[in-house]
Amino acid sequence: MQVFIEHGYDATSVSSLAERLGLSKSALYHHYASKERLLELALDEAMGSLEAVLREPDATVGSAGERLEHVLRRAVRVLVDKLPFVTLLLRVRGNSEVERSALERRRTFDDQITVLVRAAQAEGSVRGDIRAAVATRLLFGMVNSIVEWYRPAGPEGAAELADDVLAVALDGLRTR
Amino acid sequence: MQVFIEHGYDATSVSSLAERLGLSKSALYHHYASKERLLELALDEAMGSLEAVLREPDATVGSAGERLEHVLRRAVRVLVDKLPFVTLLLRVRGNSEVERSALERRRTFDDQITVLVRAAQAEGSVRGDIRAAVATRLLFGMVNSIVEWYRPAGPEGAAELADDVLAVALDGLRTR
DNA sequence: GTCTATAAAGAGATAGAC
DNA sequence: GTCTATCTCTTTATAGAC
Repeated sequence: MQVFIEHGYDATSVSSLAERLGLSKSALYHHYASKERLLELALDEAMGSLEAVLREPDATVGSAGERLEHVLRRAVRVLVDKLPFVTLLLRVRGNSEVERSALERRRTFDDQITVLVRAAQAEGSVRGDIRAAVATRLLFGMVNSIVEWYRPAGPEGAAELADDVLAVALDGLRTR
Repeated sequence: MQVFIEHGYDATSVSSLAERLGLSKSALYHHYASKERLLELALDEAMGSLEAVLREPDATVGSAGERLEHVLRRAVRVLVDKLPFVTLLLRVRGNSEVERSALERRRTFDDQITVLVRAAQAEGSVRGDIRAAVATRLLFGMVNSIVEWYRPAGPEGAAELADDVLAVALDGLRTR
């Protein structure tokens, strides 16, 4: 995973994976059928964790505003906990059946968030002057961008990071 | 550029570029020294346009809050106007000297924005309870994510999109 | 389960004719 | 300025010994 992320999936050779693992290529192929199989397992790990968030009790009961806030906070947590897997997921472009399948799953996830945002708009907890699909994309654009810079070793913890994301996304950067 | 974006730079072969252009590989190599040279030109186009924003009059005079707002609005505009170039830039991972050079330029750009955010915090127009570096990253995480979904053909114009970004980033999604 | 050796295909890039 | 043919290197993946 580390090598995939450092150089990108396509730019990573099986040789370099084997080298980092201290194995020969053949030994690696003994455990995994193909380079793409590694990608498939990683994408499944990422999408599975994200989809699980939507099934949590706090994501299914309560006001739409509260549910959205919970989902956002948990999504940040999944990003941090499964950083390499989600990073890989977010860089997929649909170059193979495995990638296209992951993109489709992601689209379904996004659609469910959009429904949640729309419900929050309907109940009045989220501003209605921005289309739900656009708001969702900007929201998760911010959340997903975390994988580009967040490193667990840094000064900021996952909970603190989630607080910052929620603060900016919901209340904005401007002072009042 | 279109092919690079559809499949990613690494996964794109020179053959596929030539095919899309209706040329042979040799003809393409007559015009450009290498595949990497194409990347270099694209990255330079993207970074040059972004850097130019910081040199505009409205980005250098006035309050820090106003300057930040101007830079954000113009950055969205550059993203939309130079969509393929900026898309490519945002996906660079540092696999070669050309890529590392672009990443370095981008880091400098980010640093200048962070200085601006810090100044806006100091004057009181931006909330001070979030570290400037984190706020900048979340801000541009949202802005940059536009390349993942925005298509000029859609219902939303560039100015309208910038309004939405500014609204969410500065005032937040929550109603008051 | 690990290795060395190698197959088969595709990559980026070039030679040289027209 | 474009082409066909080709070079050289690297890629993913496999064969088969230990």
